[in-house]
Amino acid sequence: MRDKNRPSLEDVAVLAGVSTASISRCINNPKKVAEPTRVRIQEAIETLGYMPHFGGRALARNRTNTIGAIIPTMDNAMFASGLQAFQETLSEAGVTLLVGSSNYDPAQEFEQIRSLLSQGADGLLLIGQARPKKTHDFLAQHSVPHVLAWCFPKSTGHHAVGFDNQKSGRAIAEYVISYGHRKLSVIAGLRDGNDRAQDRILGIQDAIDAHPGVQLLGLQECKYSFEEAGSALDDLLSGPVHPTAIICGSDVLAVGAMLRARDLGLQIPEDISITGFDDINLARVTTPGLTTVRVPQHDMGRKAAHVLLGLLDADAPQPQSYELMTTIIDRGTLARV
Amino acid sequence: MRDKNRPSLEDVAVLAGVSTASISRCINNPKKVAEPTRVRIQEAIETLGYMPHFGGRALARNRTNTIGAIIPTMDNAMFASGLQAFQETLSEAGVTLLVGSSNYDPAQEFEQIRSLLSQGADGLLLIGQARPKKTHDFLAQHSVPHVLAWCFPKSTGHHAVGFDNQKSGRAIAEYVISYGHRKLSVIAGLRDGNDRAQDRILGIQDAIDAHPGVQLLGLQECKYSFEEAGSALDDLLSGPVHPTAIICGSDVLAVGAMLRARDLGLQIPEDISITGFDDINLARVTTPGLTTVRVPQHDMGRKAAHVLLGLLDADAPQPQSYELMTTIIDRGTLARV
DNA sequence: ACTCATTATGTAAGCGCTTGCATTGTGGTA
DNA sequence: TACCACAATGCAAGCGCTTACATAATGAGT
Repeated sequence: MRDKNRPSLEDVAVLAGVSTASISRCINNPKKVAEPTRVRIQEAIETLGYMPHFGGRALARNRTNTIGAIIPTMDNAMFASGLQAFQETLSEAGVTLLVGSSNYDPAQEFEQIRSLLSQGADGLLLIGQARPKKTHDFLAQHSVPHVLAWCFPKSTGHHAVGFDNQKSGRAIAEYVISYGHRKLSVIAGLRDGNDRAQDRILGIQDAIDAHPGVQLLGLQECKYSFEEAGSALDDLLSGPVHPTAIICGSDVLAVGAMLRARDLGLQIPEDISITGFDDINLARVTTPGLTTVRVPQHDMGRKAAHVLLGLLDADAPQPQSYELMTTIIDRGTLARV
Repeated sequence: MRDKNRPSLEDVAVLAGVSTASISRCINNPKKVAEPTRVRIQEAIETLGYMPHFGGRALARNRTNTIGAIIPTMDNAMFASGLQAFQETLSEAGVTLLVGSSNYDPAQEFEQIRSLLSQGADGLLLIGQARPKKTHDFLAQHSVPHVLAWCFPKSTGHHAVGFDNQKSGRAIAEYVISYGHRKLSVIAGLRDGNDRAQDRILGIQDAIDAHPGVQLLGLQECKYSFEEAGSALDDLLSGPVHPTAIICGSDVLAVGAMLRARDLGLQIPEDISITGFDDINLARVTTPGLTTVRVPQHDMGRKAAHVLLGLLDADAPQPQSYELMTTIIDRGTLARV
C-alpha cells in the first residue's frame, strides 16, 4: 500500500539525520527547533520534495484545516461571489474550502452535509436558516461548528452572518409603495425549502398589510431562470386587472420578467415597474438599469469566514453573529405613479 | 486527543458484537458481509451516529476521494457554472470538491496547488495550459493526476477537456470580417499569465493577417471589469481613426464596453459593433443582445470530471482528451458594414 | 462420514504524523 | 566544582481505519 514515490517523514528524518519528531516540530512549530537543525531539515525537505501526508496529519491531530460550504448553486452570481470572498479569506488563514451544492433541496443539502463532514470538514457554512429537524439534529448530534449566511435568524442558537430577508423584502416593497404603486404582484423563488424566498415574501406582505389600499394582485413562484420568470410574468398579466409594479425575489427573476415584458411590447418602467433583489452584475446591464436590493455579498463571505475560523480556534474570543444591512439601489425600473 | 464524543469503528464493533474488520467491510464492500450481520452493523452505526473518520481512512487507503479545482475566480460566471457542473458530477461519484482560486496569478496558482495537494487532493482541475516551469515540474515530480480545462493544447502530455481559444478567436474575428468590417480593435484580458486571453488574441490576429485590407487599429488589455473595459474603450476611441468593430476577449469586457459606448452616446451596432466571448447570462440581457462565442461550460465541467475520475480509477479505460467546439451566437451587436 | 471449496469473520500489522515524556546537553549560579 | 534550570532532541504510543492472512463454519460432492 505504501506509495513508493512519496517521501515520508521517516525519509526526511534519515536524510537530515534527526528523528521524525524534530521534523514534525520543525514544520509545525519552528521555534522549538535549533537554527542549524532547522536548516538541515529544510534542505532535506527541499531535496526530497517532501509534503506532509494529509491523512496522517488529520489522524494525529484530529483536525483537517478544511471548511465546507454548501450552497444551493454556484451557477447564480448571487452565491458565487460571496463564496469567492469566503474562499479567499479561508485561504489566507491556511484553510481549504470544500464545496457542496444542494440545488435548493433540503434532502440534497443533508447528504452534502454528511458528505463534507465525512470528508473531515472542521466546520460548515450553510445558507439560510430553515431546515428539516433531521438536519438540525444531525448538526447538533455531531456538534458541528457552523455559521449561517444569507439570513439573520431571530432565534439564537446559531451563529449567523447575513441580513434579514423579511426586513429587506419589506423595505423594497415600502419603497415601491412610496412611489405610488397600489397594485402589486410578486415573482418569487420557490418557497419550498427556501426560507430566504419565503421571508422576502413575508416582508413584502408586511408592507402591503401596513398600507391600506395597496393590494397584492398575484404571486408566482418559479425557479431562478429567465424563462420561468417570463412565464410567471405571463400569468401575472393574464388577469383582468394588471399590476403597476412587479416585485421580484431575485435579480434573475426580475431580468427574466423584463425580457419577457419587452417581448410583449411593454415599456419599462412606463408600462410596468419591476424590481429585483441581490444586485448582481445583471442588474447594471439591463436597459434601464434594474432597481434592486443590494446584498453585501463580499462582506458576508469574508465575515462568515472569520466567524467560522473563530469558532474553530479554541482560544479565540468567541465570535458573534453579524447582521449586515441591505440597501436599495434605484436605477430605473421603478416609475412614479 | 481522542474525541470523547465521536464514536469510532471500535465502538460500533463492540455494540454490534463483531470485529472492526467486519464493520469496515460492511461499509466499503457490503456484499462481503452476511445479511444478518450487515443488518446488525447497520443498526449499530445508526444508533451511534457513526461516521468514518476521514484521517484514518485517508491514511489507510492513501486516498481521499477528493479532487481539487483551481480557477482564477468564481466571481466570473464563466467559471462558476463550469465549476458547478464539475462539482455535481464529482458528487455523483462520491467525490468531494476542493476549491482554490488563483486570481489569474501563476504564483498564487502554484501556492494553491501545493495547498490542495497537501490537503490530500487525489487529482486536480486546472484552467489553461501555460504555467511556469516550476509549476510543471512540481506537478511532474509528484505525478499529480490532473486535467486542463478551458483550453485545448496542441502539445500532448496533459489531459485536457476544452476548446481551442486561438481557433475560436479566429472564428469570431473571421465572422466580424465577413460582416464587412475592416477596421478592428480589440479589448482583451491581461495576457500575462493568462494563455486563454493570449490565444484568443493570436486567433484574432490570424484572421486579420489572412485578410489583406483588414487592420487592427488598437489593442487594449485590462482586467475583467465593466469599469476597466469602459476605459479601454475610451482609449481605443481616442485615436484619429475609429474602429467599426471591437472584438472583446470576454463578455464582461464586451458589456463594459457597451455600457461605456452608450454613455458616450454611441448606438450599438449602428455606430460601433461589439462582440463578446463566453456567452454568459449577461450576453442575453443587454440591448441589443450581445453577439458572442458560446463556450460549452457545462459540458466542459462534466466531461472534465469524468476524465479526472477515470484517471484516478486504475482499472478504468484510460481517458483521453476532449476538444469541445464553440459556436458563434449572433444576437445583435454586430452590424453589416 | 470425509474431504475440499467456499464463504464469513476475526486478528493484527501497518498507514504517516503528532506529542507527552524521557533523555541529553548547555551555560549560569552558588 | 556541584547543582540546577532550561533548551534541544529522541522515543514510542497512539490517532481510526483498511486489508492480507488466518481461522472457523458451512455445505456440496463423493
